[in-house]
Amino acid sequence: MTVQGVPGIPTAAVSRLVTYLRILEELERAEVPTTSSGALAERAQVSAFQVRKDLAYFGRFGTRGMGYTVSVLKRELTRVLGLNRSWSVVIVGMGRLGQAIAHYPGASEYQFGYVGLFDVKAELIGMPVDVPAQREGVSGSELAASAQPRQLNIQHIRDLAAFAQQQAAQGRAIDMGFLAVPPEHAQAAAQSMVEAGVKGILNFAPTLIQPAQDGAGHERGLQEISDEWRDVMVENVDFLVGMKRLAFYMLNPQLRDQDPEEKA
Amino acid sequence: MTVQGVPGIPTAAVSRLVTYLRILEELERAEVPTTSSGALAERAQVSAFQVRKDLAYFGRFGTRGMGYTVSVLKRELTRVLGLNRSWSVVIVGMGRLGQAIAHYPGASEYQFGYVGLFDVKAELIGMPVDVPAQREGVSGSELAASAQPRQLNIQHIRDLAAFAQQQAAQGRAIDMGFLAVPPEHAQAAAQSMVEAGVKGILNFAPTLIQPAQDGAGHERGLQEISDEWRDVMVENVDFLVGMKRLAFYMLNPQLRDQDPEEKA
DNA sequence: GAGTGTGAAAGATTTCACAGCC
DNA sequence: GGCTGTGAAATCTTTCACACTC
Repeated sequence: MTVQGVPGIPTAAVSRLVTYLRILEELERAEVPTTSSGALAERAQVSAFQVRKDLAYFGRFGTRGMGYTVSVLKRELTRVLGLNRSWSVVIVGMGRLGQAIAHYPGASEYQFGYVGLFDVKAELIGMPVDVPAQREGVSGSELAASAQPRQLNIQHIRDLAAFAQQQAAQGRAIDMGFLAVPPEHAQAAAQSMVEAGVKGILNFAPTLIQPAQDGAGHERGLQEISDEWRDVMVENVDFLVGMKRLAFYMLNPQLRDQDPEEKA
Repeated sequence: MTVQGVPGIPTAAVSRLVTYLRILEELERAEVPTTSSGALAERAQVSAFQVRKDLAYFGRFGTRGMGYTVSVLKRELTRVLGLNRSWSVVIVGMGRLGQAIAHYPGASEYQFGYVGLFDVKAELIGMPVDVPAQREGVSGSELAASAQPRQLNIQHIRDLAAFAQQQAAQGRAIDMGFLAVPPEHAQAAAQSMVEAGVKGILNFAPTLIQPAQDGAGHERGLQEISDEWRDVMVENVDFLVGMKRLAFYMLNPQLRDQDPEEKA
């Protein structure tokens, strides 16, 4: 999990950071001023060692003998995770899942703002969809994004590249795309997104996206990654995997990791 | 990741198994008769070593010098993952996300069949929802499940326990619950599910479910797990974590694991 | 006294090399 | 000749103990 000389932060640590941040928000809402690695650990269902080690990857945020100031740690984790800048997002695939995502309240927190919605189905094109207001803040794409609640009309995917170009010309380049098309169309849709300049894909389809794979068939084997794909990041969110993993562990409970001891 | 004396199968290996199975299905649809660890590795974006090791946890499925017979390996992985029995599923939380899940085509594969839909919102109660037909097969709950496409009416969560009891009396105990309520209600809804006897929860809410936590407040600290929760399995599917992890890795691409070399 | 931060130990997972078999 | 299956090595991650600070 390390890359060349770089320290090496476990992927799992990044996911846990997201959890800690969520807990800090809950604590802040509950007006709890300070907390500790032990308290965070219990709520995050990990060990206190783990919390301290995870935080140590990114800096020193606590006070010995005292613990952590909720507001400080929250601010620092927000910064570490890149959630203090804004992210312009398009959704490709506006079926039921895409629509559920578009409306999902949590996504609009932290400056994730939908700027475009795409599909290929004729009956969806032009359909207006309400998207949540983006919270105020400095845009990562130079201009502050609009903070108004809005309606977006679903566009055809063939117009994605032009749309992206137009957005970029206005200094609001598309940062991420959420991919929520049926699995058999995921690869082609991802290709369109990358060609439009999208550098981050959150893939909801139950299939892996293959970088490159331009037009004609590679003679299989090591496919060289085309320039377009070179710096594209893909994360997968696949609920069918979760469902099947759950089935497996229900049949084989003894293979489940036991809870880390809540000590130290 | 191991438990007492048991061999110890990495959680990640189970997730990869799901991926291999998906690839085998694609190969079968393409009428490819045999494959190899190298070919699977390439499509699964892991190393061939990894594929062989993962499979070795569960048995010997290949033929040296030849590779794997697609149909055989598919059948074996289906069995290993518990996907050759049927699973009765309820969905708790029938907002947009719950409805998207209910209609999601992939979930009805492999004998995952929805038997009940629940919510608390008055305007949803009684609403009919089409759910996909479950594929034929032997039920894990003694009786073969109906294979007809169906409509289910959304019920109130307070009726979940009674419904579960009635199902159990018919030999079709509820196996799993998909939890798709807003995060602030997730804990209470999970509690209702467990009280109704559900032993597996796929949690879509962006919050962790705490085992136990019966009614009154524990004096914090080690909460002992109540009997009801003792053998309940929870898996999380949290797209907000994926979204934030994507943001992090877009800002820190050098911290991303590089692709495993596609060799051997 | 309490709780963080961290180097070192323990443990788990992945990679590797190669024996074994068709 | 080719590809699987697997013990051993390398690597990564987590756990731990404790020095340090408030």
